[in-house]
Amino acid sequence: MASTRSTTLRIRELILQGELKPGERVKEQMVAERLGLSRTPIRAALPALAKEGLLIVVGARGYAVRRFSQAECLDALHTRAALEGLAARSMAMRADRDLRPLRTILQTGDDLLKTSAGLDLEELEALYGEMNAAFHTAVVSASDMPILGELLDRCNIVPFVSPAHVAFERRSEAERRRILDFAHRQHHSIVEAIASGDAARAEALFREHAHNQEVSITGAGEP
Amino acid sequence: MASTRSTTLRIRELILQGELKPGERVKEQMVAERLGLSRTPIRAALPALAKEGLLIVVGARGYAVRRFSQAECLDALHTRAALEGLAARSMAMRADRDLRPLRTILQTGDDLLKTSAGLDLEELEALYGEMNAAFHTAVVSASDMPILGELLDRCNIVPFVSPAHVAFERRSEAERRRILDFAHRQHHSIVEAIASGDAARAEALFREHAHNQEVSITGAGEP
DNA sequence: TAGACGGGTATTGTATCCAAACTTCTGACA
DNA sequence: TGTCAGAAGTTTGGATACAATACCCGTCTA
Repeated sequence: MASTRSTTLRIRELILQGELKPGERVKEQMVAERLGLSRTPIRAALPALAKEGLLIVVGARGYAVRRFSQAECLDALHTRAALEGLAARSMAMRADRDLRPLRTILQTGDDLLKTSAGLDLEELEALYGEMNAAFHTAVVSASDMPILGELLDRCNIVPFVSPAHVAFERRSEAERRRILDFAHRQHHSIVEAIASGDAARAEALFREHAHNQEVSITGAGEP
Repeated sequence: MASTRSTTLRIRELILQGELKPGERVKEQMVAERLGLSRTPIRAALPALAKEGLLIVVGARGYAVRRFSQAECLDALHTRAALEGLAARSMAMRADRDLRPLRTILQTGDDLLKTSAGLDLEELEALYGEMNAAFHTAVVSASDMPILGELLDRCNIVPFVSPAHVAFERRSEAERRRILDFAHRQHHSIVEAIASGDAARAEALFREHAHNQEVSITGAGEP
């Protein structure tokens, strides 16, 4: 059985995979037909997706797929950086912080980059993205501030903002590998700072860390 | 006619005013009867309220009113501080920043505190709360980072976190007036920092500013 | 030609019915 | 006495019918 939650999930997929295009009006019946459902479950899902930030209210009734400007993507990225910085600070200040999950992920990243020469670049970026997302998630979850996770989920729906998004398309291959290498070195520095309880440094480093991803939004890098 | 949005609003009121109590299961039919509607509009509203953070999913189906621990309230306050700090930074970095709305609000606060001796303390706190909320909103809106507003809305539903919440119940009357005075001086400093384009100072001051409100959560102040 | 008015249509809002699934209570059996 | 199975009741999920209204578009007027 479907349940409202899985209906919401399916519509979210439609949006994220671009089957519903940014700016496009979302009509209940149209979505219902596409999913083979009646309007009822759709009606329960749309307001939730609007609250989630994927749809915007248009006029007095009805929704449209939200369109994100480049500026909004950058804003969301900076906001993510600020929130994750706060998470790192919080984790560094906790007496009972457990660094083992982070160290495991660091090791995964080390191994990945060590063998990276033998990997196709797209494949490497995909694997790196996975590891990167795990790192960021681990810090947030270790911060013991659940609200940060909720707010970050909101940031991460914005295109190019999620830490799983790793793609620097207009750079040279060597440059792209170098960026990953540099970003992962920052991971090490962040863990060091957290390990030594240096909350301010951990926060500053994590905020800085997001800048790596700016180029995938501005796309303005020289080849 | 009601429309989903106003139904959501009415249920939100029920929650915020405590007619639906924290932890309490929210049954569709029960809410429908209270509002004099059928279950249909309720069913569209509940998932949205869950996304908003006021309800939590309980089990495989159904919702309950979210209960916020003291730690969660403090987390939300600190997160608000971080986000508003970012807003202040962003505003300070804008070349076209318009300080007039802030200056007007500063003046309102000055006037309020000047005549405060003649006011009942509850009344003063209510008026101060209004001015305070206006100040915070003005900075966020002038930051030109709409996502901050969205995330702050999420923080501000948490009890005691909204800048409109001004209540230091366990303090002496003199102390309470002194807190308002001090907080408003900080407003002046923040505007100064923004005016002079000192983004880092603006951010630091705004983050510090939230600490005033901590005591209304911990409630642990000596009289 | 621009703007206002009004009717028709498309789309959303609400109610009700039925189905599915979860909960709780009961009773039988180990 | 404890546990498990099953049935009854409660609650949510989905489909359909109908009502209300926002919006589009054509027409009329200034």
